[in-house]
Amino acid sequence: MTERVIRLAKKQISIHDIAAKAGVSIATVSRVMSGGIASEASRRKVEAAIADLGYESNTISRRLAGQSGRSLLLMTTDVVNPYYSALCQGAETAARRNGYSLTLACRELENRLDENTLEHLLSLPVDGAVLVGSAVENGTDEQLLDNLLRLQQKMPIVTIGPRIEGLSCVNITSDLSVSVKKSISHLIQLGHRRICYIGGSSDSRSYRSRRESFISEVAEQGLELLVEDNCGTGFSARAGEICTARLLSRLSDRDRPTALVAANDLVALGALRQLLRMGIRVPEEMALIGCDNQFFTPYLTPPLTTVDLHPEDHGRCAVEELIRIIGGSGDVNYSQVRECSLIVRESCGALLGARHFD
Amino acid sequence: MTERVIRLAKKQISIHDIAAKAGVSIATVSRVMSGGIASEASRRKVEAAIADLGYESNTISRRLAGQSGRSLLLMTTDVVNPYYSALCQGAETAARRNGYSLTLACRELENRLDENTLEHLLSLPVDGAVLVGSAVENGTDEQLLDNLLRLQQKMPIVTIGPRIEGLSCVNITSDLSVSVKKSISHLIQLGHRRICYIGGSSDSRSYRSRRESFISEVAEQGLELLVEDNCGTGFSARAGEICTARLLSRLSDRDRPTALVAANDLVALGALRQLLRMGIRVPEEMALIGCDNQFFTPYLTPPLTTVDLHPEDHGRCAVEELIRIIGGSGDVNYSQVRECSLIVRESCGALLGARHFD
DNA sequence: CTGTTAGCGCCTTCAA
DNA sequence: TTGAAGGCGCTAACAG
Repeated sequence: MTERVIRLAKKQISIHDIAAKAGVSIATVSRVMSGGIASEASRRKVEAAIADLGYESNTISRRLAGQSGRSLLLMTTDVVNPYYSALCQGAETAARRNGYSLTLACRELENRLDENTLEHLLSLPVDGAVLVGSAVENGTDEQLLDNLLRLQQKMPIVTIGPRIEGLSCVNITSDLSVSVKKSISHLIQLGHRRICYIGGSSDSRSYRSRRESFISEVAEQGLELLVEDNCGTGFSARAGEICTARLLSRLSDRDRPTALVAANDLVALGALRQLLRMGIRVPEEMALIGCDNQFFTPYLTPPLTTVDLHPEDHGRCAVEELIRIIGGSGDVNYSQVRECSLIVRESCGALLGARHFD
Repeated sequence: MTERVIRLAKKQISIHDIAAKAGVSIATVSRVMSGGIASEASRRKVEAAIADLGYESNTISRRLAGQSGRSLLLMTTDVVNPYYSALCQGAETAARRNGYSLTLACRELENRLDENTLEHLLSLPVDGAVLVGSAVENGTDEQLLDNLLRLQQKMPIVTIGPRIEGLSCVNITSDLSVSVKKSISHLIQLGHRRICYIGGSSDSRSYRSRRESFISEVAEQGLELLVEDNCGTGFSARAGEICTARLLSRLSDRDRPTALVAANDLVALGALRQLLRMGIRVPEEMALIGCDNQFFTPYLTPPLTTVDLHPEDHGRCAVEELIRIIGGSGDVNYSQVRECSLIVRESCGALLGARHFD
């Protein structure tokens, strides 16, 4: 039995070891490591020793001495949602590429940033934080502001999502109104005039913003606003199912919309299932458009037309901005609006060509 | 313009502050914080001061002084894959509940644990690591062993997945042979005799183990082994598509299997799409069974029968074990086999009842 | 039971 | 250009 092999951990080599080996003081070692002033001679000796012993300065001590520990925090919601997991992937990759590590903090979807969580975050040994999901989505601007300002006192932050009034920080955002416009105009081109928005939760600021864009765009295009009361029941497939069932059950066949714009692909997935169950064919009798271009959308029947917000890109971008800010260079208060792309597949009937409804 | 609000960061309160306020030495403060010996009197004074100032000991210094920094590492692959993101979610929640934070390290799917990554991991200030995905899957036992042993010298580790020969550590695993048996016996009950395994990659040790189980179970049940050469082309939906197309194109209609067992739900998703494209109805003409019970499976047409490995549970479990080991109690070398459950839905024709093929 | 002191590994004035 | 020394916040061994 090879039990107890664990924890041999030969004492890690320190700055002293290489100072000794190079025949200089630790101060000199520290200097050459940080690219400070040093004579060519000692620099060479030190570098040789470093290479020899495979020395790497200790994160902990470096941080204790007031330096960067090269680690970032990603505060997110519900990593199981593919939007967030893609974002997370993008963030982790970007962090690693830049020599940073990424600590993950998730919150349950419903909760906003509460006192306990905040304490936890504040105690983490990180150089900065990227915030996305409920921490920047749920609640009003005022509610969010308080906590975020407090967090910001301790470290620089970058938010992903809608901008928060009164918070000056770098913000990565999608122009949700563009995503809505692209969706609606695609549907209009295909002849649809009766379009309904489904899913989402009014707890979410993104949702509210996207829904507002939807309403104003519908008006602008001279379309009838079909159901204006809140149809949102969440962002899950189950929500899409329920929401679709509810919507269609209270509308007569001739009042029924011919197209559904879903809050995200999960909602669209549920809607698709419910439509099938009700015997309503997609896209012949009902067009459906999602949002997020999640991995499963091309494989649905029919393949789902959707909008790609490029979440990996959001994650990458946020991390790069954060690292830039930590480095102390450039603007620390602006929004960067990222592009989104309409991905046309078959669920809106693009293959059927433009039709005339009613 | 409220620029430059950032970084006011009022100096954080230290053990000295509360020592002063309580009128004792820092040693005493340290003792009451760690539940050491102290008189009731000083304990009370110290606790009052702590509560008063909202003091919380500094992670960094604590760790530098040789204590636990209460942080864990999760080394995983491809968080976008719902299996891993669910696992990640479970791990993060468990860590947080126990007062630990979770640092995330992802690797690209193909790579095994290489020198660079290892260096990166070794330099992270964490108390232990959970390893899952390519770090413990890709490559032979010998290849993996070397790196893992090195990592283990620095911190305790828990692996999720197939056990690695020669590595003594705690291991969380699913009994893949059970998952295969459950799948096959379900199909047999429904009358299937011609069953084929699709997808996966022989780079993965889990895959190899699951496939071996498949082959031996097929033999045991006296079924014909349909295609025994490697049909694996990866774990993605695309792989499922390709693999299915390839399989069916080289088999005549009467040699065709009546049931497909997919390496995971993603592969099943792609297979489903390809079957539809080829005009083969599921489940009437072809049964299909997945693995992982991913969120989208109930919403497919038909809803996918699959096996739930309970990845959240794996993540939670691994973290709890790791924390236990860090605490220094109990066994440090054993495998914990977690249950898996067959989730019967419609893609194998359960609603159609048992049939007779051929 | 409590305080003093010496590190943990690194960075940074300050003299030399 | 370099080294000595102090400090970051905390723990633990050692006296008292």
